[in-house]
Amino acid sequence: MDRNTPDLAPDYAYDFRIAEPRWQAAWEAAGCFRAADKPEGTKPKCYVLEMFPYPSGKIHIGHVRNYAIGDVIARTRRAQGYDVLHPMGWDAFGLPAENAARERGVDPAQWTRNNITAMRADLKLVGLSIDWSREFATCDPEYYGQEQKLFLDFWRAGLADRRESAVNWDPVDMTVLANEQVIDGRGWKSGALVEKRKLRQWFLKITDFAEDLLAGLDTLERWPERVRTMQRNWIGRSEGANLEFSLTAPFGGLDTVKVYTTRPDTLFGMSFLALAPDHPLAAAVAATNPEATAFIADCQSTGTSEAAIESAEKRGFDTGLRVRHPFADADYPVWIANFVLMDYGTGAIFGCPAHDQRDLDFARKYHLDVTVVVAPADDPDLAVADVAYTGDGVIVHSGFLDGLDVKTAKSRAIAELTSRGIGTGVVNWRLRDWGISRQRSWGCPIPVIHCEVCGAVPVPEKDLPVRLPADLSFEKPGNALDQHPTWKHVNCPQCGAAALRETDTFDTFVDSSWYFARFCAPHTTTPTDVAATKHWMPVDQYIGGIEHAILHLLYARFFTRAMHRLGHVGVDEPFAGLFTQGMVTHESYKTEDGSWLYPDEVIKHPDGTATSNGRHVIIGPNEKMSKSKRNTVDPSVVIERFGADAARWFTLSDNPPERDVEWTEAGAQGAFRFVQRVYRLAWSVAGDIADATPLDQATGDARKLRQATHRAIAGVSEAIDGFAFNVAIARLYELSNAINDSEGKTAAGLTAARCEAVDALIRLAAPIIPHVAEEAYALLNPGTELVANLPWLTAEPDLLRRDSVTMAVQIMGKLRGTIELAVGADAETAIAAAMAEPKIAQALAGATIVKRIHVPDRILNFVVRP
RNA sequence: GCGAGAGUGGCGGAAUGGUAGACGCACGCGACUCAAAAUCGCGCGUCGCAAGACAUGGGGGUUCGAGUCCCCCCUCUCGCACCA
Repeated sequence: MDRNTPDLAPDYAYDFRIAEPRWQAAWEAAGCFRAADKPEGTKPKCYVLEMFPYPSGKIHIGHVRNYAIGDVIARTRRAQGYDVLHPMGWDAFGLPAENAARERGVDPAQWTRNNITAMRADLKLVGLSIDWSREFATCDPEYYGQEQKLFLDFWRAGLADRRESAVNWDPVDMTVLANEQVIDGRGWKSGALVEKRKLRQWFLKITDFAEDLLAGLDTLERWPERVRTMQRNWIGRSEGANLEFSLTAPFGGLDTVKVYTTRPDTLFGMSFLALAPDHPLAAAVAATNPEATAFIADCQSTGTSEAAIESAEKRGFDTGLRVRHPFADADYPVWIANFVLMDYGTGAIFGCPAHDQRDLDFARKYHLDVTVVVAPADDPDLAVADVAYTGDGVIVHSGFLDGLDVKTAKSRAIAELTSRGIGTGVVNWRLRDWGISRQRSWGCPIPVIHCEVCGAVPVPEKDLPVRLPADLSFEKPGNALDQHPTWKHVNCPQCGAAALRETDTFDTFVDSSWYFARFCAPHTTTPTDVAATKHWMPVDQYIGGIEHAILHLLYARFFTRAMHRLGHVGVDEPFAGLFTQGMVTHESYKTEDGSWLYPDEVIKHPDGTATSNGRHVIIGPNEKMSKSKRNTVDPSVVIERFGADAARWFTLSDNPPERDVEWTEAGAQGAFRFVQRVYRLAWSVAGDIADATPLDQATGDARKLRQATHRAIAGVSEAIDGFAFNVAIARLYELSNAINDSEGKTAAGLTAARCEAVDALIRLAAPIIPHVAEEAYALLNPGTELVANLPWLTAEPDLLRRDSVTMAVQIMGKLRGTIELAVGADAETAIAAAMAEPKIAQALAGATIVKRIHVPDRILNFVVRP
């Protein structure tokens, strides 16, 4: 043992360094966790999947937590008699590899492969029940080639097309930037002002499935409600109207502006019309007006993210154009406004400041009219100052809509627009089609060839996969794939003329939108083996971070529907059950000159201060672990010091898994002690021969221990089912305390009861701490079965029944005493017992009892009048 | 800005509307030990000698009874479409 591992009493010490590799090898040799692509037999199936990791280089303690959660489920389900599929792979394409290539001159493929090798080795130390024969990485041509086939299928089926869309362009680095790489309107590396630039890009038509993706949420009963709510809001179905406003004079060849609104009832409250900066009419104005051009250019420096656009100060430019009101004899100014999104609705809105907060902020800034047209019932003379009124009420100042409620007025307004031929009721979606083109070289190449004669031509299936070249150069700025001297130059598959490959790659979300289907039969030469997916899909339990609540999960749901339509899978919903776990956090440490320190560089003192090499250290808040703040804990170091079981136990013990957990040294040591304790308890019964009294005749303390054992069986099973691993662990502590307490006592059947209790402890703890469970079980049952192959325990109902209950007695809802009663005692018995209690009798003296509330076995409450 | 969550002792947390603080960590006292570690026992929300009172971010409400349900507010976290 090295100096960092706590000392152990030598005689019955458990040495994880020897035991953990031994049992990992034993599981491997027995093929415990292998699954068949198409299993025979009648066992129910259970597909357990954790979101696959990005191979950043090292496993993170958050990974340990994520995979430990999945492993507990997988091992428990196996014990409960399921065929379990529990695979692992790598989400291996993405920006970090390209950044490493640019910064350090390494080959992204080699960098990624090295990271995978290192992370696989670390993950294997954790002792997960994974079928490693199914492992793949999304950067394997065998994988991304199948992805290219899927894309061509989607394209043929009309689910993909090309159109223009805006990107963040860094003019210095000559590259497209992700939103997170745009900081205050500038490129994160170059510092150059970012421009919006339009590119022709591929889109997948996720909006074709909007209605279905929304409806499908109602079937996902084993998803967290909040994730379903977030997806519902993201899809954002709204009912409203499209209507055309006529310009008072045609301009730039346009004489109308189409507007989408969810509030046609407030049309009479209009005070302006606003265009998105990239609206065609705005462009027409800019063509003749340099100020408008400057304003639009300014808006485009905001970046493309919704957060940036919506939190920017509201600004506008008055075009001088005017539109006629559809119903009233009035006209209104047309503005260009930075908060109107071209991607939503029609890219133009009518502004009704009294009843929309953004419109109100805008109107106040530019001194536009604010006309109230909805009067709330409790404030008929409402005056709007800085807060728009968005509630229900009666329509006023609105001609033919006067007197109606909001809902009726909406349909009445739509009917009127329709009859005049200037508008219709429409259903609109917030959800936009999914732009999948990325100007990156470390991704799946889009299998398309551009020919001047034939246009965009699919790469013939015989030429798939379109492989990435092995010799990319990152010396120049820009897309390395585009700059490769030969790769993009090919002949058109249709006409044979010289043509160019598409040099964009797929969004990495495409890679993660179908890997779960591939895992069902990862070596097949079609994208999926349909029979295998029909057996294993959907994933019964999917586990990952809440940060994926919307995008990844929505894209995967869409992809699965598209694959179903085209016959690649047999289901619409990929994930029947979803669990979202919290992050692992740690304090951060900084020196006074502002540089970050790793936890092991810091010495903490009992008075709460900390130093490093004698210098004062500032202890920061608990934060998500990140490399930049150096507040990371390396799981391989933890495992080396305390063992995989202790690491697994700790990441599950301290905290409900959906919440963030703080990594603490003391917690890890506590976990280590419990692992030792399990082995020590096994040791304490190892020499005992089961005594003569059969278990079912156990009395006194032996029966009490048996009750504790069976309560633990029921409690742990229930807690694991409900993902309350911290509660399962509390139940296991209770059982181990009960075993401890039974030591040295005498009762009929106690020895047998202790053996039963230890056996239960081992087997109930095994999904969480599988190595010591095997070691302890082997100590008690040498040469028999692996715990990994044993069935789950079930509690005996007779031992779960309590003999009596302690019932609380309240007076006016305040606890005044407790009484001991037989289970199921009736109200009269309970009241009599309560009255016999001196404290209660005293408290009730001189008061009139108005009401007695008796909930059997729960509570007795007296309502009194003085 | 918009959307979604969370908030309980020194700390992590437990609690089908029914005895708030299970279980663990830390801490204190004691046993064992030459000593330390490990282990075992006892204690541990606040105030109070006690009886008791007060306590689940703050304020209101529903209820015989609220950590739990409803309304308002505060703080923190996550997502916002090219990070994964």
